Amino acid sequence: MAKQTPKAPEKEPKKAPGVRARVRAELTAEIKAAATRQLAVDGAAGLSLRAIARELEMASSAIYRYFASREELLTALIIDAYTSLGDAVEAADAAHPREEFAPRFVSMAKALRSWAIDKPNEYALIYGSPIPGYAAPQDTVDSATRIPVALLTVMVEGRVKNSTASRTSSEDDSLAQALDGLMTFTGRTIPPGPLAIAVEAWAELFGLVSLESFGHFENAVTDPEAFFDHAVRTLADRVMG
Amino acid sequence: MAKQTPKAPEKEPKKAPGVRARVRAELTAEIKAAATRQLAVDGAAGLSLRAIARELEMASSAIYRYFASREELLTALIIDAYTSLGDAVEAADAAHPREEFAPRFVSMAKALRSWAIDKPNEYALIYGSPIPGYAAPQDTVDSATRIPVALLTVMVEGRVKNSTASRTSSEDDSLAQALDGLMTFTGRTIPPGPLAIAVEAWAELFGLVSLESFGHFENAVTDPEAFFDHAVRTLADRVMG
DNA sequence: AAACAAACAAGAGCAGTGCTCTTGCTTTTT
DNA sequence: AAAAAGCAAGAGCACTGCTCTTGTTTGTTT
Repeated sequence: MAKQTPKAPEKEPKKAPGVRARVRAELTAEIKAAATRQLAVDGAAGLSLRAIARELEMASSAIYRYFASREELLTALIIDAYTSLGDAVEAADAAHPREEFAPRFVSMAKALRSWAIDKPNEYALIYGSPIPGYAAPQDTVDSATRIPVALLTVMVEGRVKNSTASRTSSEDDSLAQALDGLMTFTGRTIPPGPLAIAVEAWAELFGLVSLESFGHFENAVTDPEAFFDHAVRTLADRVMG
Repeated sequence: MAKQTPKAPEKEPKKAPGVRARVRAELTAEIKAAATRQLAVDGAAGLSLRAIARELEMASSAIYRYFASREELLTALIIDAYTSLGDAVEAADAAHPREEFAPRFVSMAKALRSWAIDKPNEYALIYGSPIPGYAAPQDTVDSATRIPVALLTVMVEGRVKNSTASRTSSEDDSLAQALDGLMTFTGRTIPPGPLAIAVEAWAELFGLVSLESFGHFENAVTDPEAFFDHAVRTLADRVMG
């Protein structure tokens, strides 16, 4: 009669990397894989634990030993998506010499768009409507950070390198305040002017990709890729030219 | 035994504006109002026909006489949202003399942001993740068009007015092709250069609002309103200055 | 080797969902 | 007055996330 308290399953058995832990990890991965497959078809809203259980030929209740709730599964998928996108963007960055800032930025931007167009539902999962009542765990926030940080870093460094010494204006103070959270991100202090320009560019990049991916270019921007390439080049010129 | 075929309810009884049609319209409005109320709390995913029926103290099956499906109700809410936002933006536009393009644009942009921050779930409904499997009816597309058209119009007109005669470059041809769908929007032909700049600005505007509304400025942009105001001014300068 | 505890899979069941069909009643039109 | 159309409600289907209980398997500890 002892109440069994399944509760939230432990992530790590601490010590033993025994057989059991291995098959557990494998099944966890299989569940995530099936979920990702389903996500690509039906989107986040259509993600059904029971459907996953059916596909894996197990009882729906058994899934709860691996993910405490649907929400926790979604969190895992969100982190995976951020990681996948972050890897893609950083790989695109690494393909260019460090000091060629503009090509690095253009390459990263294109990688971002390609990923988004390739996996629209995963893109919507991380950059679309927030799920109401879903408080993003710190894990997701951490993995989210990579992408804007990588982009902003290139832009800011590219700008301060290529620009004449920036004189600080009176407006810079209020800007520095408004962007306070970002200032301390990379450790050292960033001049507010270039930071603001970089954030604006990040917003435009995000806007271009989201507008296209979410269907708002339909019947309007006939050739989204061509326009995107043009816009990104313009962007690079403006920020770092 | 005659099969009753409730099917999709007719929108208009064609002739009689009788008593029945009036109470029908009223109930339809009440359902939409309850839905909007629920939308503001739980978002689109949490919209439940049964909950609406409970709130209105009617049988859930009765709702199907007013909306053939949950999807149709959502469509009505989407159109309402576009209309509400469109009205807000156009009102902000109308508050300035026609020839003052930059102030008009800034005013519209701020109205857009205010509306989005005020009604995050309605904003997410129209500008967030598309609902998978939901083919947007033409009605929604039509009401969606207003907003970008209004913004692009101001920007393009403001630019061609304030700029020296634009010489057409070789790149303009490919741009014109990429933006073909937009060219024919306002009737007369638009120079591709300014059009591209305007679309880029629209993307940045959309990006700024969405990033903030969807929570991506958390712990980064400390004062989103101040930053937005700065960015919009910069934007206006760049496009029409 | 035996005993114990933890991990696990499965089934039944609850409360909720969108949606359909059928049954009766009311209102409008003929 | 009769026929037709509009309407509300109830029962029911198939689905969902999630919980609890039962019985089994596995890994560790005495």
